[in-house]
Amino acid sequence: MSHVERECKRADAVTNRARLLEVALAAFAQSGLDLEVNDIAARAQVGVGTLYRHFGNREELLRAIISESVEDALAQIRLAIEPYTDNPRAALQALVSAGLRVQQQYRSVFVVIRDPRLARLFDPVRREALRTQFVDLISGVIERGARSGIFRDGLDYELVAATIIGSFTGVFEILGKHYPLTELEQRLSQLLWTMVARA
Amino acid sequence: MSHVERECKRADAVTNRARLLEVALAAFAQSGLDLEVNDIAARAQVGVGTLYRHFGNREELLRAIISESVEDALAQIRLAIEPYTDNPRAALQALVSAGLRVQQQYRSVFVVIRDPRLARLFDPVRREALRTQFVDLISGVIERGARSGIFRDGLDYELVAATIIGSFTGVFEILGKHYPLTELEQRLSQLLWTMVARA
Amino acid sequence: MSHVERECKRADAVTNRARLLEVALAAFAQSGLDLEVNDIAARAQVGVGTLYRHFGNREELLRAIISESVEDALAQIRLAIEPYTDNPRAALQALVSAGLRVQQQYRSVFVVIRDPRLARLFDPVRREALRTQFVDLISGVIERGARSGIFRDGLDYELVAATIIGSFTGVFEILGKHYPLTELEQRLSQLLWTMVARA
Amino acid sequence: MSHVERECKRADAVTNRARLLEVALAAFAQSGLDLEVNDIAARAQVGVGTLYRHFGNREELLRAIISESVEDALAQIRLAIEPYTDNPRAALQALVSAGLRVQQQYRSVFVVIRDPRLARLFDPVRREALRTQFVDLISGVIERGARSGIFRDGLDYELVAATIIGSFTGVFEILGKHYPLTELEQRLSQLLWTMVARA
DNA sequence: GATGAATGAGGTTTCATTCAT
DNA sequence: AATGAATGAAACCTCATTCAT
Repeated sequence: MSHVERECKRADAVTNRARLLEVALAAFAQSGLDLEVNDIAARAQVGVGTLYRHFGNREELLRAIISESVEDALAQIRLAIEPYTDNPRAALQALVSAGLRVQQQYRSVFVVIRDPRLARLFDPVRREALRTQFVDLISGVIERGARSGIFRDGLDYELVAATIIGSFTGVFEILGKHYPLTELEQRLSQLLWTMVARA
Repeated sequence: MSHVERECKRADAVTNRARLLEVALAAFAQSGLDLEVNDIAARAQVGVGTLYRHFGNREELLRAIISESVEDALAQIRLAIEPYTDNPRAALQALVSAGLRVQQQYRSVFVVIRDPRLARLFDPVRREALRTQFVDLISGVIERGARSGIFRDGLDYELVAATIIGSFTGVFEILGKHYPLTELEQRLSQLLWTMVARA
Repeated sequence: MSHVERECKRADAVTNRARLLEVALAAFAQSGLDLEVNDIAARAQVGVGTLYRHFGNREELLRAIISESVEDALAQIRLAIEPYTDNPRAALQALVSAGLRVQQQYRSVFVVIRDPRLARLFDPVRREALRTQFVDLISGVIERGARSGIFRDGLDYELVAATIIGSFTGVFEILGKHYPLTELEQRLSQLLWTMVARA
Repeated sequence: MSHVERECKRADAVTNRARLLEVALAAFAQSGLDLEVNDIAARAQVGVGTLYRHFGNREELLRAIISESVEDALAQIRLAIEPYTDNPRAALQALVSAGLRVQQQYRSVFVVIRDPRLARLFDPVRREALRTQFVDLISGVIERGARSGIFRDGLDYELVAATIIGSFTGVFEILGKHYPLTELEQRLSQLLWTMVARA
């Protein structure tokens, strides 16, 4: 009955929650918003009740999956571009690389972010925020590039960010099956560079 | 039942099918793949049975919605760029204009085209085709531009097409609520021009 | 496809609803507010869906049972006392007779009317109304008796009505199993007569 | 664990059981037989396990609540009428006073005593006993009144007791919200007196 | 051909109970 | 002895599909 033992007990709960989320993310990749609660519980090898103890209801679980994914995706991108705050070209390349990889990893989450049914899960403010964070992160890269004189003058940061984000989705969806990701990174990076670089 | 009555019924039937599809498309905008068969029938003011006479089952209805939308979207884009086969710059502008408008009109359909659950509705070949048609259409514009010497040499047509398609989605999703579509057309058109135009 | 046939179809629905209510009332006698939706549907030999088509949800079914019972109980009592508007003694006797029979028939409904959980089914106004109608009906009998000079002066109509209602429950609950209802009617009627009759 | 610690724990255990019952009674007032075991434990600020140590299972807890309440209610009434064994009028008044107060305190318990679902908790004999004790207590008062010549001849003790018990419920339910209890005691006491008093 | 009531499989959610800590 | 996380049976409810009228 020591303190440590109690923490072990709690550690089990923590493990369970983590496993549930992990499994839920995998299921989400297959079924999106249609994932089934019983299925998640079974895959995580816990009773449904346990899932409900951790997430309250299906919607809360979905919110957790999406929030978690978005957080992680943002973190990955941030980490990738961080080293290159004063090297716009390298930052763009790192951004594209991270963007495509994140696209691959969280494919279905990014589909859902655009799904009209998301309105049932997040209030408009939170929903807007989910997207805005990506835009802000990326338009920051563009802005620094423009300020440093490496990128073209007169760029519309938001527009460029929106285009870049869209290009991740478009390129991955359309070419992802036919070319290795590393090659796509190179080629997209090059293309976007011509779009933003000073002539 | 006289012959005349039968023909009347058939005329009704045609009307019914059209109204059902129309209504279904509206419902699809709200609920995506989750649309409810009973709901569609009610909105179209026919019995469910009538809907089933026209579409066989729910999946067939969904396929009809998606096919119809994609056909129409492609037609709109084709129609828009057609007059400019030998004017790449104008073609690009027309493409962007049509692309964004189509994005607005068929928002939820384009979301679903990326949804992993689409696999339940279309076999892989047909699914691939849904996207390929857009890519072909757009890479055609790029190719002609490049061949005419107006666009940059060495462009990867598919990659550019994928990027442009992505930009439609990205720009509309992120900026569509904040700026009028006509303005976005201008700005995006300009940005993509710098991406593809000979330096 | 005649009009009559359509009405037959609807008649089936009407029959179903009636059978569901009937069966539900029987189940309610056993299980009270705990009745199970699947059980009702099974006993009525229809699918659950049919039950839900008619009642929307479990609570609506419960409300229907209670409302229906209360309506019928009131009607029975009204019918019983109606012939004796100017004969207070006979009216009292008819009231007791009807009251005990109704108590027997709708035993569990009257239990539930006092159940705190009723608050989840009816808003306070409607809940109050459920009881008030009985009180009004009965205090009317007392009032006419008093006005005619047959009953004692200075009777508090509401108090007497409340007491009489309570006596139905108390007598039926406590003695109902040991004596035939007709005998209880006689004896209770006599007792209440001594309570209200002019000395 | 020292002996002292154990005794401390036992003291805690006693406290716990008492607090659980107290809390359970409050919950019972709100939810009747639907009370939730986890809810009780939470309100009593103990783990569910502790509750189960004291009561074995949900039904046992319910039985404890009901038995406890009935015991206490009987005791209160006994205590109230005790001083007036040879003063029937005062006994009646004390009975009414105690009866209404007990009705107020154990409202939901008295509802449940009539609930058909009680059959799942108590065997028929015990269930009958729950009611009989009240009847015996009250018919005793009537009998003594009749024997002393203060009450009317030929009274049916059981019938009168049943009526009086019913009147407590009826009057409290119907008028309890609109008049202070003390006033109701007076008025009901007077009414019942006219019912039993020698003409 | 049209209708919409009926169906019931299959999903979500609750909650009494257990048991490792 | 106490705890409360885990369990899963059993309840509720939805909705695609059928079929008698």
